[in-house]
Parts: sequence; C-alpha cells; structure tokens
Amino acid sequence: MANTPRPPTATVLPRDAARTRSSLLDAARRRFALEGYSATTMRSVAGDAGVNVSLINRYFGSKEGLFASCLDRGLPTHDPSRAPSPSVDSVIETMLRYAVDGPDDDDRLQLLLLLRTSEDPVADNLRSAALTALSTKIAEPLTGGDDGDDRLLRVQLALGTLLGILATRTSTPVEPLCSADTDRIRDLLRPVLRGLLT
Amino acid sequence: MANTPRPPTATVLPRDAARTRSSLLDAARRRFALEGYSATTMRSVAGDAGVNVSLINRYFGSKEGLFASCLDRGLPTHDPSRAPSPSVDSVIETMLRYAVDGPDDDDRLQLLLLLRTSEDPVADNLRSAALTALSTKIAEPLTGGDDGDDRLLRVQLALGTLLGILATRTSTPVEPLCSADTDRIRDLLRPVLRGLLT
Amino acid sequence: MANTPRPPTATVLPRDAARTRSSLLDAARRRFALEGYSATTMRSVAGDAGVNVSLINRYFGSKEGLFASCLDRGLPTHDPSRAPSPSVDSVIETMLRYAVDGPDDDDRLQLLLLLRTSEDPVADNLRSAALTALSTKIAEPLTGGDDGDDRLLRVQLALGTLLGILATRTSTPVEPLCSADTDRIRDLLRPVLRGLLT
Amino acid sequence: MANTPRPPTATVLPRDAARTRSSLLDAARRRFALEGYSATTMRSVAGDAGVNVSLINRYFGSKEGLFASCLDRGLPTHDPSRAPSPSVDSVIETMLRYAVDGPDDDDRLQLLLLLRTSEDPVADNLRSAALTALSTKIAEPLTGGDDGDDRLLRVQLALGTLLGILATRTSTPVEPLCSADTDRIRDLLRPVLRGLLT
DNA sequence: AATGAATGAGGTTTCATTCAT
DNA sequence: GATGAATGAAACCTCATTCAT
Repeated sequence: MANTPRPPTATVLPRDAARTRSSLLDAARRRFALEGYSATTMRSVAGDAGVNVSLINRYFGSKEGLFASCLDRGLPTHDPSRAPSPSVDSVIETMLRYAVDGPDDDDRLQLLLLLRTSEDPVADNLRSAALTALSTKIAEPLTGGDDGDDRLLRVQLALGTLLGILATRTSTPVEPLCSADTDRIRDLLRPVLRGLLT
Repeated sequence: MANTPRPPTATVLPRDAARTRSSLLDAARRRFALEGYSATTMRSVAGDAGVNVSLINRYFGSKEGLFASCLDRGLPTHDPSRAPSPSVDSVIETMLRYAVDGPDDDDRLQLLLLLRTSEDPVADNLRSAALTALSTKIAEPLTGGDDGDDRLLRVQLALGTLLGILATRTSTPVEPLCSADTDRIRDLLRPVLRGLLT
Repeated sequence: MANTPRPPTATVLPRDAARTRSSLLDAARRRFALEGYSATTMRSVAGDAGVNVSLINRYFGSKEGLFASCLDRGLPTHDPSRAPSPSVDSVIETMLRYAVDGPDDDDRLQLLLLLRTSEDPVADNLRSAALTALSTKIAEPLTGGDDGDDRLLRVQLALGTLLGILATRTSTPVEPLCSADTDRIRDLLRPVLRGLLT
Repeated sequence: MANTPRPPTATVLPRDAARTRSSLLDAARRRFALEGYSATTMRSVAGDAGVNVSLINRYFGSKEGLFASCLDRGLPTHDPSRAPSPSVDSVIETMLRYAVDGPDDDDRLQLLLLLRTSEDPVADNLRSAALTALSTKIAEPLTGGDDGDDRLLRVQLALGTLLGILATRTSTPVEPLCSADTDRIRDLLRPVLRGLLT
C-alpha cells in the first residue's frame, strides 16, 4: 500500500507542540466560558482539541493550570498604540464591540470566562484578579473629574452590565433578547454605558 | 390510613416532611446560586439542611429535580394587589431593591439562580422559561409607547444588567465594587434602568 | 421465578459495616505486607474483601488512612497481665513465636508491615513510629544492667534481625531457608536473640 | 565501524552510550533500593541520570529490564584471589563491612535491592536467584562440620539478619538505631554472626 | 544516540444513586 | 419518614511506553 502524502484534511496534526497547546487552550476557553469550571471535563476539552487527555497535564499541569492559562491572555481593551488617550466614546465603542458582537468569537468567550464561578478557590481567585485587572485597564485612560475609586466603581458596574447581558444572550434561549439585532442592542446600551462612565 | 399520633418512645425527632423539604430547598438554592450546578454536591446540600442525602432523591427524584424545584418559586416582582398599574419608577425601585440589596437574602439568591447553567437540558429550559416569565411579568404593567417586543427586549437588557452586577458582586472579591455602598450603587444604576425602560 | 431464600454460602454479607471494615483491613494488611504500599492497589484490596472500591474511602478516608489503620493494631508483645515482669527468655520466646511461626498468620503480616517502605512520606512516618513504639514496648520490661539507650538499640537490632529473616522467608523462594523446619530456625535464632538482649 | 571524532558543530554533548547506560543503572539501583520497585518512576531515574526517559526503554527494554539489570552485578563477597580459604572471622568481617558500613555506598544499595520485591515475577525470580547465589558463595569456603544444607541455612539466616538491620537503618528514622555508632553496631553483631556461622 | 510529543491504561478519589433496614 | 450501607460511573491525574524527528 503506497504511502501517499495525504492532504492535510484533518486529524493530521503531526506532533506540533505549539499547535496542540493552542488547540487545547481554544477548546478549554470555550468549554469553561459556556459550561463553567466544574462542568467542564478535561476529557471533553481534549476531545474537542482532538488529542489525548494527558496532554493537558503535560502542558498545563492540571485543570486549574489550564483554567489559569485561559485567563492569561490579552484581554480586549482599547489599543493604546493607536489612541494613547482615547475618548470615552471610543472606549465605549470598544467595549460594545467586544461584548455584544466582537469581530472574533474568542473575545466574547474570554469575557464570559470572567463571570463563571468555579468553586475551585484557586481558579476563582485568578478570575477575580483578571476581572479587577481588566476594569483597571479600562478605567486608566478615562480622565474623569472625580476621584479614581469612584471611576473604577463605575467601570466595574459597566463591565458587570455587559457581562450579565452577554451571559444571558449566550447561555439560554431568552426571547426576544437572544435573536435581537445586535445593532439595536448596541444602540440601547450606548447611552447606558455613557451614563455610567461620565 | 389514619395518621395516628405515635407514642413518644424516645426523643422523637419532628419527622416533618414539609419542613424537611423546605430546608432542602433553601439549602439547595443557596448552593446552586453561589457555586453553580455542577459544583454543588448533594451531600453538601443535605449537610446544610441537616438531613440524610437519600431524602433528596426521595423528595425530588434527582439532582436535576432538585434544581428544577429551586426555580419553581414566586419570583420577586411588583405586588399587583397593591399597585395595579405601577409607574416606571416604582418598578425600577422594586428591581433595585431586589437585585442590589433586597430585604430578603433568598430573593437575591433566587435571581442569581437565573444566571446559572445546569448542564442538564431539562433544568436549563426551566431556567430560561423562568427568566422569560420574569421579564414578561415586569414588562406587563409598563405602558410604553412602542411595540411590546421592543419593550420586552429592553426589560431583558435591564434584567441582564442587574444579574451581571449581582453576580459580580456576589461571587468574587472585586474591589471597589464588592464593598461599595449599596446606596451609591443604586444611585448609579437608577438612571441606567430609567434609560433602558423608557 | 421463585425467590427462594438462598443459603448463606458466600457473597451474602448483607450490609454489615463492622464486618466490611474488618474485611478491608485484613485484605489490606496482607497486601501491604506482602507487596508494599505503592504496589498495593485499592482495587485489589477491595477485590480481596469482596466489596466496592469506594468503601475504602468511606471507611478510611484514603489509601494512607487505610495504611494507618493497618498499623494501628495491638502489636504482638508479651502479655503484661500474665507476666508483669517477664524474664528475658520469655520475651525471646514471644518474639520467636510471632516472627517465625506465630499462632496466627495475621501477626506475621503485621510485623512485615513494619519493614516495607512506602515512599509515601505520611505512611512512612507512621510506620517508623510504630516500629519505634514496638521496640520501646519490648525493651521496657527488660531490666538490663546498662543504660536504657543501649538496651533499646539492642532490642532494635533484634527486631531488625527478625524482620529481615521474616521478609526473606516470606517474599521469595530462597532455599533451604523458606522450607526449613520452623523448630530448627527457632533453635538457631534463640542464642542469637539471647546474645543481643543480654 | 570506526569511531570517527565528529566535528564539534555545537557544544557537542558526549553521546557516550556506555556512560549513559551506567548512569541509568546507578540511579536506578539507588531508587529501587531506597524506595522499592513500584514507587520508583522511570522519570525520576532518568532525571537523576540526567538523560531522557526514552533511553531506559532503548537500553533496557522496560522497567522490569532495568530492575533485572540492576541485580546483575558482582555481589560483594570475599575476594577469592586474596584469601582462597578464608577463616570464618574474615568472612564475618567482610559481611559486616558491606552491610553495616561498607567502603562504597553502592554495595549497600546492592544488598538492599535483594530485599525489594518487584511485583513482576520475572524480575522477582532474578532477585531470589541472586539471593540464593550470594548465600551459596558465602557458604562455600566455610568448612563446617555438618552437612551443607544446614550450613547454607545458617548463612541465609545471617544474611536475612543483616538485610533486616540494613533496611531498618536505611529507610526510616528509628532511633537510636539509625544514628548509632557503626562500630558499636558491628561489635554487637559480630558474636551474632559468629554464633550463626559456626 | 537522543529527544520530546503523544498515547492508553490504570490509580485514587468523588459523587449521584439504589437498597435494605 | 428516615438512615446509612453499598454500588458504579466518571473525574483528575500519573506512568510506562511508543512514535517521529
């Protein structure tokens, strides 16, 4: 039987550590975000990634380590290289873009990760730290007239708002919210965020 | 069969089925709301309620049944007997009271429950139905000028907002949000809800 | 099909916690003594005892706990109620009886337990403590003329001697040692112990 | 095939098969002797030797093969070239030197290895054969007045004694045995061995 | 010769559930 | 009505081993 060079259709993936690691991360992020920490089994993640379960331990040490690595990722904020001191409006647009209908699905999953409890104390602390970091990063360029703590509080309320709506839209068939036009949702949320952030 | 009063042979425990059932429900609601479905073990629920684990299966059939029964409860809305056609402001106040700092802790847990997935499709459908029902109930008395669907959408956005903030405040130590004064939070959220609901 | 009352031949054992616990302990002691801690699997122990694996965790918490419970047992020494201040010779006879050919097989296994390393640090400490306790208990009634530390040292050497011979005789087919007459072995060891203990 | 010196392209590692094999054997002997067969992982052995795990399979076929190769080594007995017919006393001194405080640590590990079961029947038979061979070799020059079988039995008892004491002294902190002066131990054991071997 | 990626089997443990009392 | 003994499935993780480079 001739060993014809197979076209790389699927299940080829010949021993590429970086690719494997990345596949696992992607699969894990999706599961963790959509089903929560406890409900996510390592087998399901490995199955999604198409590799053996024990590779998770090889690359991430443990389930907790996998979760931590999922959180450990460039969180979607404004791009400081393009707009060093962005206006409130541009910050709002960025938030809306990522939370309501971002260009990439992974970003929405990344946000959802921040809302799922895990009961695992270690993972939960990681999550809370990531949430705090994100809010701080968002609040930083906003030069409000008031003190920093209150500004941070308002950013966190805005984040909570977006996370709650995102979770509701993602996890359950609640109508009309789930099939509403994203433009409409953005139009409705824009003044909300503006009210909170100014 | 007559319920003959048993003679008090020993230190007779109450053996009150209704009370046992209710204890289990309370304990389960708290665990499900705070830790999620998968992370909640039946043993922990039974332990909180102070009864034997097997009683959960006896009374609710299964873990899923217990979760479903937790959802099955009068959700906090306005009281139609007192104010048959409430103003938007009173609706908002009711929502804020329950979501931010309600008089009864159980109500907040009940709300949180609406955000927790259960992995089980049956229970999950119950949850989504409960969420839809709640939003419908809230939207009902609101006589906006526009069509009903859009009103419902806006109520659901408002609900999602409150749920997200509630979840963030409840499950993780995110500062300053978690230790912020509830009056301040209500003050900040009031215009948000008003903007969404009118 | 008639549900004829089966005679209690085997695999009956109807829900007797004490009996189950004891079966597990007996099976575990044998496995731990003959194969060592790491090589002993909980499945094999449960299989020997004829019960489900998870009962080990139910009754002993963990594999370590099972090992600890195996050590936690009246170690064979002299009977203080019969001979409050035994002569050296009677102590020697007791040791020989238990180590070489005790009346009960379990006692020999119990002794063997003291020699098997476990690599598990917790279990190992338990074992070393048990060994120290046993030697102290044996040395106590021996009123030698010298200081206590040296007496304890000699008792421990005697114990090591017996343990080594017991292990060699138990675990491998080394001839002629393994099939030698126990009377002959005792006759050979008696002066050895007497030399060490006096 | 000529062993052409490869050009030093980069920091060329030695790639010395014999040395690698020997490093693995040394590391494995230590682990097997001190922690037992099951508790010894191939990764730990490879780590100690500073080489890749797969090399164990390459050189020894399997974990069992590694264990068997560890046994396969000149066991410490008397040196027949120097004393063709040694006295009992010199044999005793040799045994004491190796078991209690030999010049080389590896020898003591080698002795300990004889007491460790390996769960694998093949390797275990090798071990028992090594033990029998060692006792035969020791008994050979001893010209006792009795029949050979009894002499062999007494040698094996002496070996068991030394192995038991060695194991007790090596693997657990049993005081005062473990920190006792080796001279004192030898003094105590010398008459024991003399009693057994004559 | 040597490495590291990948696999599959099996270990301990937890959990929901059923059975007998 | 209630308890606790017992089970079986599945979870996370480790380990020996093989494959491709």
